Amino acid sequence: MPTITLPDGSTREFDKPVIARDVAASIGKRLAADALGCKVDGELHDLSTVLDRDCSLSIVTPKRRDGGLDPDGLFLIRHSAAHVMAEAIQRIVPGALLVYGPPLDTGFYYDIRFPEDRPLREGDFEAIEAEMARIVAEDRGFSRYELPHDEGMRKLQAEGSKYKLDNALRAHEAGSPTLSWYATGTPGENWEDLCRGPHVPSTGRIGAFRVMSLASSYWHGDENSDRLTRVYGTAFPTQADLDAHLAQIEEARHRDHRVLGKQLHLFHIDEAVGQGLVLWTPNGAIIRKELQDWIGEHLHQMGYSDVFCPHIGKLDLYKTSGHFPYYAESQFVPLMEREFLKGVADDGCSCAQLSNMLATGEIDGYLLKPMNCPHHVKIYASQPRSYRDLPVRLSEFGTVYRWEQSGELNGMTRVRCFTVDDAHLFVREDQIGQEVMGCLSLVKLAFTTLGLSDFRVRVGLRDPDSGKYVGNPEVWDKAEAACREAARSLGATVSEEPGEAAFYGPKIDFIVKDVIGREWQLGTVQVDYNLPERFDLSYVGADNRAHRPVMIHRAPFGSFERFVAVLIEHFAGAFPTWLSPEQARVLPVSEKSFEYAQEVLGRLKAARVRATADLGNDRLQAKIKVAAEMKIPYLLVVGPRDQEHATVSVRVRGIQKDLGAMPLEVFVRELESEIASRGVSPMVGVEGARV
RNA sequence: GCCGCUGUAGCUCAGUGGUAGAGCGCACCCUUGGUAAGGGUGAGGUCAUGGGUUCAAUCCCCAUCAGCGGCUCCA
Repeated sequence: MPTITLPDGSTREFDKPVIARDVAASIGKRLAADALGCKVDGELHDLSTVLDRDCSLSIVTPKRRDGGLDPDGLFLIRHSAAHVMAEAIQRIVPGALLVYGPPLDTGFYYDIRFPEDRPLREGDFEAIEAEMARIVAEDRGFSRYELPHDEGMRKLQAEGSKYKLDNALRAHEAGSPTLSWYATGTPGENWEDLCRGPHVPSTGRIGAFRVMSLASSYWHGDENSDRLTRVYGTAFPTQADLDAHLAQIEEARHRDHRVLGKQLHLFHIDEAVGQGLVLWTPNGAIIRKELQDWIGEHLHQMGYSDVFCPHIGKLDLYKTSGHFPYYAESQFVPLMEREFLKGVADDGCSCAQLSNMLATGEIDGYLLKPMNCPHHVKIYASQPRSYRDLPVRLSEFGTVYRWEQSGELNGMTRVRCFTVDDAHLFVREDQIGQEVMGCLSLVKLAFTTLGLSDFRVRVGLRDPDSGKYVGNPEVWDKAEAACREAARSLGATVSEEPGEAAFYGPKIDFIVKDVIGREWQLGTVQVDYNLPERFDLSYVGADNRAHRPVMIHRAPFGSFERFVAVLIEHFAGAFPTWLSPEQARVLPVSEKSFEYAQEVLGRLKAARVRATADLGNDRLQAKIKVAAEMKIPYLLVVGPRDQEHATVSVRVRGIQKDLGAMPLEVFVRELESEIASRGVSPMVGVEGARV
């Protein structure tokens, strides 16, 4: 006699076991028609699930009440689409062995082993989609059947796919007493796949789908294991949803910082210089410099002191800090002293021996710094500190070098040399809360000024069951409480993640959502008990005894490289005026107005506006087109009429029309004020925006 | 690092076993035009690099370098 509790809290009683689908039908015809699956006590199941005891039940449909796509619905659709795609592929390429096909946030994939003489190519996509469309049109039911483990294994052994046998063994090890299959149609007659499910009721419910791309992968992610082909696809409840998704991909492509970086001349990566080494060209340098100056002003106000450090340091320094040899793999090979190398050679040391010495850290030399902290620690330690001196806040736009694997490098987001807007605070334990708060408010200010106001905060706490952490537990408790409280005070979504702390202290990460909904992990604040210990740092307390300070590492932007890349994509290259490499361009309507254009340009430059004048012999329309492509915030068209009245005709980026003439002096004044206030969008001359 | 794909003019990209093309950009000329490309002429390429096959290689083969998509990794 199951009593079933529905999401609204109401209950329904049945006098015998009931199928979820029938419960849906008892609620409403429309719901039953829309249903894709169900959630029983929070766990996703097939709609055909039999409910034989008390439980909570919610029916999963493609859309939520608010009209948004339901993640559970998408899961079912995509998981099922993966089956349909696999069936289609096996029809087209006999002998293709299925491995594993899970849904993803944006679609699904299926890892498949193709026969060596018949690899899958992008040219096959059309045929696969056509085959999938046929299977969907047939609207065959997904039917589940189970076999006891032993019987199931015999069936799989008979079929002979080691991949499926492996999946089955893994399911068994994970505690599943039976094996389940899903047939698209009738078991024994139609195509089927070993699968735990759940799936939508029938192939016709998959909606709109698309085979997206090919990649290679390894079985179990192990590079020594079999090489598989990963076929990516995506599926949505309706064609409109799929179209919106494809449009978003297209939009992301248009915003790609690598494309815009080239088009807007922001940065350059040159083969001759090296992989992952960014050259900031003048336009990009302006953006970086503006950000740096701006954050620098705030640091100054907040009591930070600037420091500068060399880009290398002795290996011993990094042995003390613990970075070498422990993280040697992600560092450039040490710069070895000539004498040391000579000595090694004189001893008849082989390359293998040298390599071994590198691995164990028995080596002398210098390291390109992978982090700024050891240098800053030494600045702290360079003089005796009193409790009255703390907090000591040392900041540096410090450049670091890391040996990222070549396959990981990507534009400006993954590089081998980057500059961190770094700072290290040396504080007393009683100051941790306040100082963490100060760091967080700076990070928040940085993001909100740039219009990145949609962010969440992740507080990484220690795993109470693990002993890998340094520092004593009471101090940890206090530091975690301080981080928690500081994070909550920001007014953003805060998630706490036990086990996500660094071994040396709790940390707070900012995860920012850009205008097209992608998340980026940027700013970070970390409390550190470890380095002060390793370097034996101290200060003299009010009790005239030595005490250990605590360090706080923080970087609001993370690195300039990644941050600017995110800004490029966030703004699609259309930067706020204060960041724009070129803030205004003067466009004379003809040669007759060149002189006045120069005059206007001179006035702008006197106001320290970054401006140019286009004195080419193109027509005005062409000059506007070119300037618009460079995403310049203000275009000032000047002709004889403007000259006569000392005006400029303003055209603002994003508004595809002439906003009319305004006195040059008024324009300059308002532009100066916009730049000074660091407005996100250009507003001068825009109706209703004048102050 | 691994797998796959790619590398032709400053940019985007066609193309061919007999040493190469377009559009945009650039230079010059005509045009002096009031809000998203007027017209003409011209310059510009060791076809990523190094080997090999061939009478002949930008094209086929191998290696290297780099980019892209993934995998793996990420203090």
